[in-house]
Amino acid sequence: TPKTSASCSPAPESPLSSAEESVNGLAGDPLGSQSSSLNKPLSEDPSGGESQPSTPLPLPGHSGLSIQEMVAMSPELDTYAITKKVKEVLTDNNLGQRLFGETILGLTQGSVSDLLARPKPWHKLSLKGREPFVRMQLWLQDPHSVEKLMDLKRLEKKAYMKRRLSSLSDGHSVDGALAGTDYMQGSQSPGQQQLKKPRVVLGPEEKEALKKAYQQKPYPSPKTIEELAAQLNLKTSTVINWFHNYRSRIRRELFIEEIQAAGGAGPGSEGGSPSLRGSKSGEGDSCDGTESEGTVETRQGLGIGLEDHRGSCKDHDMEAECEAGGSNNSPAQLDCITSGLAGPGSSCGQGGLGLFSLTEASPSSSASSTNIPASGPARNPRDNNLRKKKAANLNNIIHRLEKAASKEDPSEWEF
DNA sequence: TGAAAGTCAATATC
DNA sequence: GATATTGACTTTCA
Repeated sequence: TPKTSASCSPAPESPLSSAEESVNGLAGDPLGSQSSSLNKPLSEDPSGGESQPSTPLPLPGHSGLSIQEMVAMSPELDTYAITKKVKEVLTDNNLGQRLFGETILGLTQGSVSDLLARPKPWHKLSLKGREPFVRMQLWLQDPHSVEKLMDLKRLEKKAYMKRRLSSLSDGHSVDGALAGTDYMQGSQSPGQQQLKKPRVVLGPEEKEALKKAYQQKPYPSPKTIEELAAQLNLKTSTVINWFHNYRSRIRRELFIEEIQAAGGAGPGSEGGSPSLRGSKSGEGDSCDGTESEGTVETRQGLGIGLEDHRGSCKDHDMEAECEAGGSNNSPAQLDCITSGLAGPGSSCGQGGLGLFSLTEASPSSSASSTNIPASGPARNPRDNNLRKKKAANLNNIIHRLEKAASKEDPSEWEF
């Protein structure tokens, strides 16, 4: 992509490019066969890896299949097993995500981390999304994969030390330039760096408000977005992006939940999805719906309608928001949503942070009668987490219902 | 064409 | 220093 080309040399389409470059002349291409197995035909890749977490890939003959073609031809892979195994191998051999990502997958460290922690099930992945898993599978199938990566690691270290030494002898420190991946990616000129937009970091209050807004309307109208942006003093694009990202990430968590609910051999067999295991209880962003019993089914099986859900808000923190009128955020509602910013004294909910307390209204939840402390966020982080999980499920219910409703009366539901 | 999927990369956290 | 998170962006898809 244009954006990435400036700062990231290993293009996703060609993982190993930097590896090959840095290695070829030095160590006889330790990853050579890997490279050919990924970027070019996979003809000679041995399928006799010690432990294959999933169906061995059909290795194409000498037909020069591209990775895309291989992905298209690939049988269903167990993404959870693959990521589990990859994590295991990386950890056991002290190999980093960055090196693995850039050389094997053609992805950055953050993407690798995300992918390993929250793999989507195969059938939910697009062809493009399947590609990293095919690459991982191929890598696992290669009996020399670890060796090759270790070699590369050593070479990287060597190169780093060499640069460092030479820069020291030049009399200036280049720690900054060499730190992290910069030295592999090519450094930017200071001019370019100055052009960079500073990253927006949303404060906890802003996030809370956005989440509240999401609870009410996962697909806000442009007007609502503008109002939210104005109230939170954010750019509308930031609010739009936040909703995109939040929906997307919640959806991903739900995939994991569904797998668990299905009792598959996925993360459940290990005591929870990776994201659930790794999630930090304090942050609601994961919105992982671990309340799998019941909740996934519940939203299908209870046959509740939107009114059921909204009505169920009544006894809880979200009451004000619910009553403010489900499908359209009035300015009053937005005041409520952003009340966390406005400080105490708001008439919206208790303590202004009633955020996920909507969850207490979960039709399937006993929490509605268990008096989870109504005073804002649960004191017990686990309770708090539970609320959030349930809220995520309810979001899903709302979304599905709205979608269903849109078929009958688009003018009512279309945003 | 808009939403979802996929990813980058800055930053936070461990 | 490695990994996790997340705002922003591009690409893909229905």
